Amino acid sequence: MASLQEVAQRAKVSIATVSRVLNKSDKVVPETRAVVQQALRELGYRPSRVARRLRMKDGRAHLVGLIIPDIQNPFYAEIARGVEDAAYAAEYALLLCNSDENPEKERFYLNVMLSESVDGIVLPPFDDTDAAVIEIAATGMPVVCVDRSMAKLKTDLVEVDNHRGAFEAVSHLLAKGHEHIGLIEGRSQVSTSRERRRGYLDALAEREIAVRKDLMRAGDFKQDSGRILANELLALRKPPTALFVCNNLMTVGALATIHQRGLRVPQDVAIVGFDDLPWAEALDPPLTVVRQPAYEVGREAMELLLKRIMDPDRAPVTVRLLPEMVTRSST
Amino acid sequence: MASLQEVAQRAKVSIATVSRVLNKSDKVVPETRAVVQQALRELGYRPSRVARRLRMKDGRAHLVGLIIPDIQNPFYAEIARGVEDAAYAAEYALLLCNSDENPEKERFYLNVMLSESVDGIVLPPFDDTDAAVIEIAATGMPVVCVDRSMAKLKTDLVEVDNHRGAFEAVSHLLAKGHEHIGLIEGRSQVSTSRERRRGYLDALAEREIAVRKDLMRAGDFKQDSGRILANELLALRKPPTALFVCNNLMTVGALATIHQRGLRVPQDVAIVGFDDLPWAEALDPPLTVVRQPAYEVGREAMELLLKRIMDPDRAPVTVRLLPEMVTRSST
DNA sequence: TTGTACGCGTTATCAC
DNA sequence: GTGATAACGCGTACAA
Repeated sequence: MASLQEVAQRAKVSIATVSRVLNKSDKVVPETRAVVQQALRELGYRPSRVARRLRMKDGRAHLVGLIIPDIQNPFYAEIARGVEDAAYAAEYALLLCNSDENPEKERFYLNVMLSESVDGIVLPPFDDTDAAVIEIAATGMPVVCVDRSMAKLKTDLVEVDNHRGAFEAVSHLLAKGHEHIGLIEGRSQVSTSRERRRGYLDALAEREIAVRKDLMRAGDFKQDSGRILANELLALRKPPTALFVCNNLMTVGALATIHQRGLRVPQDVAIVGFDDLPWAEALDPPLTVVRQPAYEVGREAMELLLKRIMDPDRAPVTVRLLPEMVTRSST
Repeated sequence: MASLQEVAQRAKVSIATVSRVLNKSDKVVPETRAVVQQALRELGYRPSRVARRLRMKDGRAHLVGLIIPDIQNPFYAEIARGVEDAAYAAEYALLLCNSDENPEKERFYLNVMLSESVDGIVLPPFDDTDAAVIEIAATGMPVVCVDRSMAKLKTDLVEVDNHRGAFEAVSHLLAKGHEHIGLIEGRSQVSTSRERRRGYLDALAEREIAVRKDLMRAGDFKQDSGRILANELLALRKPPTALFVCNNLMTVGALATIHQRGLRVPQDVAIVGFDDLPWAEALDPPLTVVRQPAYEVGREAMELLLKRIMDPDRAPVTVRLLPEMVTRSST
């Protein structure tokens, strides 16, 4: 409510002096400082971040944007926490948006962020060639990609070794003797999907297992598609004896189908999912998964963003984190 | 990047005219309008929300704040989605913060929001007497409380009938023949905890079941406390045959304890939780819960906030939503 | 050491 | 119908 002007009047000094007190400039004599601070307290002064942002073009907004597909997806919620904690530690606030894997929504929010003069943006791009992200990056706005990479755009990036995760998951299944492994993957326009698919194929190749194309299905990362695609796979004349499902929500969906069909896990079908869940242990059965260090992905991304804000000219960096197999009872 | 000034120069008009074109004022001749719009396109003009906000004291920031304890809690994630969807529909952006049930963090973020001149704030207050919220509301900032109410502060409020939810849950357990029902509740400073406790007590009273104080434990809404308290309860010389756990995370924790102790559900212990989970069906066993309409809570809150922004003088409204028993296999 | 004055990008109120 | 111009609250170069 109270502005610099009002504080200055009360302290009988100029706004410049008040500003100096606030900005810890040492060029102010202790007595004046005291008077000003008194006035600041009495009026309960709060600086306007808006005015400050308007004045200072640079990276002093102490505000960053985060765009994720869906905050209700525990994987993204975990990333969001990582980003938020790192942001809070640096006293940055967060503009959070859900894009729903919808390019229009993403574009809308990207515009909002530009228009809000945020200091930088963290997001998993919609796909490889995400035009909106390219445009934004072209304006000089610091952008850090997480989870997914972009084909032609060089930005800071925090990703997980998806190929390795998938390779390990499928190898694990193969080691258990499965030869017909169903794959439920995500949209092929996103880099992670392709990497996981390669991991799947490479694992099969290593053991010289023939690829059955009818065992490979692409969903949209959502629960329903997991349910539907698992159903298709299990209805096959020669159904898979194991499923590798490429994200958390689709895994839960697949599990629903399995239960509905009265199948036992892992005797009738084994299943390994991508992404851990806080309650994976409490599921029926406790789920074997490839765990992504989502929290670290978020934290690391925010830290990269802070570095870039401080030094816009530094070379883009890629941080690659390692996934981890968590073997429980579903395999 | 491009400002009104630059557009005006390019179109050879004044900034006032450009502004008029942007604000759909009809007081501009078609030809001029065309020229201006041309310039707008060519420069890729985006209005600065920051400058606009500085100028317009009122509720035109098209930005609202949401403070929740933890976005990783599915209950709050669902509320957040409800708020976000309603905000997006009205073209509002969302400043989202996690308070971690920590008054200091809450205060920090509340200050940020004031300082950002958001149009309004949605939050579940830390407790009944949350000083920071009272201060904020005193500044005239529109505040809508969700989930939890405040003792002395009259704000718009969206809540769920917690007493009823708890009453039904415990009655359900009683109907199944349980007479020793453990209660794992949350912090007693929050209104919902007390209401749920009353529901528990009233249900027992109705059947004239004696209250065993040793069966009532208070946690902090987090998974760990559910685990620990369930363990305490089940280690009692006369352990409960059923558990009523007052939030989702604590329920998952309690479930972990139950499994660890090798107990069968519901034969050895029945359990009913508060808050549904998207994967409650996939848990072992599928969980009986009191479902809160969290998405609607969020949506309704945002709509209330929009109404208040439009008309700051309207009388505060309380919207009370109904919970719903979802009976699955854990009881 | 302190004060004055300008500019950041808008909107809105005046004149013309 | 259009164009100057004054705020909005802040930081800072420059003057005192």
